[in-house]
Amino acid sequence: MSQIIPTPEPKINKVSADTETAIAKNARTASKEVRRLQLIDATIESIAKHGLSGTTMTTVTQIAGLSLGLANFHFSTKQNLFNETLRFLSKEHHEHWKKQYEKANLAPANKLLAIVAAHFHPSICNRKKIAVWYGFFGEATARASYRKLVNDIDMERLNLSIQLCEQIIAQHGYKNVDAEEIARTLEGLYDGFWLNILMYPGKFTRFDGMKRIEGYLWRVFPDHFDRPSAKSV
Amino acid sequence: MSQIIPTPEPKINKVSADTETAIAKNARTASKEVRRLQLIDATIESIAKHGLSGTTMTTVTQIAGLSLGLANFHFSTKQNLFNETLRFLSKEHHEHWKKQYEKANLAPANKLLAIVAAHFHPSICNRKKIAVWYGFFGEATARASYRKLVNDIDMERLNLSIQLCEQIIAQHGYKNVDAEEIARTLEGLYDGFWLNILMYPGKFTRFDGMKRIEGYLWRVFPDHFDRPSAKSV
DNA sequence: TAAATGACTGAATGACCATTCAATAAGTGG
DNA sequence: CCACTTATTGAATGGTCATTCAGTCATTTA
Repeated sequence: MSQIIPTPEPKINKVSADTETAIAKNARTASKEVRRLQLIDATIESIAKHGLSGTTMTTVTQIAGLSLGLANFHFSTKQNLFNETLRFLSKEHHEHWKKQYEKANLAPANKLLAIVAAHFHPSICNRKKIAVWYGFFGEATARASYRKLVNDIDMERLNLSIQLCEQIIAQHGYKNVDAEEIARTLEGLYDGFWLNILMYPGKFTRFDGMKRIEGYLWRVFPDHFDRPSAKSV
Repeated sequence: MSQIIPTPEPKINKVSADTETAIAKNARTASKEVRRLQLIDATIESIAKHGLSGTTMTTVTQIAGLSLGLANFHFSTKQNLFNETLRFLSKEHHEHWKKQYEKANLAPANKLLAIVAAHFHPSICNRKKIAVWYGFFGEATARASYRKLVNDIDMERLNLSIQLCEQIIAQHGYKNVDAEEIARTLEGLYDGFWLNILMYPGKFTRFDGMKRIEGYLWRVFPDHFDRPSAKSV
């Protein structure tokens, strides 16, 4: 306490690629925005490592290399920090698939594939972030706000997927194919394969999930999608 | 404390159908087995209501209508109670699909369908129990033991499903169908649709999940499965 | 009926944790 | 260099929680 510490304790731990560029090296003080990101990042890290129930303000701030007080200064309460973390994740996810969707060329099949691929992009689909998603899902019965957030986001994507499927069906005159059923099955597959990635690290990869969904699309729309060549199993 | 309570406090709350038959009415004391079940049941109830992190020994024992000390007497620690709860759930699930599988008549397609149906049986597939599963999944990164338990169970079912798919393929000579890919996609669909049931109560039902998986099987093996007639969307 | 066993209770203990706040340090503008 | 704003700290507070344990009550055995 009264001991003099030579270096001013740059004990900032490894920060993920998301925020590290934003943090001025060795700065003792930083802007609101930077600290908020840093703390959200540490929250993700902590939930992935200790689980939701094992995450305390102390685990978060230690990972961030910041003090307890600062976390409270920026987020008021732990619950609020959690809410903001989930909001950050869903915003990131939303912006990512939307961007990919808009970039993809005009054919509906390509747009649909872009949405699928966005789900399995490494910046979105990695064990650390998936662990946080499922941590919150596990509390979803208890916290309606979590459920609402997810619902709002999923809905927009679902409706878009339905439209794309309808266009594909109309284009080719596929028989016995229901757009909404396909789109909802896709949504189920995203969640199911994400869970596999979480539960079977190493054994089940982003790549497997992606290829398997492509295989499904090929089966439903054989003239619009290729059969994935790589034996992914 | 020194107050005399007329009735001996039969404050046992509503107990789910799973255990109620086992509990002698108004008994002040019961066997180890009955109490264990009663406490596990209350744990499920509590996790569904308050989430994993909101579940305390107090919430559990209050739901069970038993004292704190008794929970500790039967399970030693909270962690152990959680482990036993997950074990109970997975054992129940395992026994259920296995029984349905063995009951179904000899055709592999029927056996496969029996496994699917078992996943959506009301005794297994209800919001309360799914909430518990996902509560534990959310902690799976942190607790390897949860992951192992799920892994062991899933593997047996997966391998069985692969065999059944292989038999169906051989029977009919389907081309361009890979048994393992189908079986793994089915596993993904179970998890994805379960999550939907959890996240969208009322909007997405067991029935929807079941029908959609039947639709998938029909698409893959059109000569072995019927297209689900009910428009389930 | 007495003793022994087993079921059960809940106040007390001690650990941990979110949140507060008074004090300090760093940056900024004059 | 000084005043002022902004960022940051962490010990102290108060509350919650898992776990313990000494003792009560019920049932079985001798």
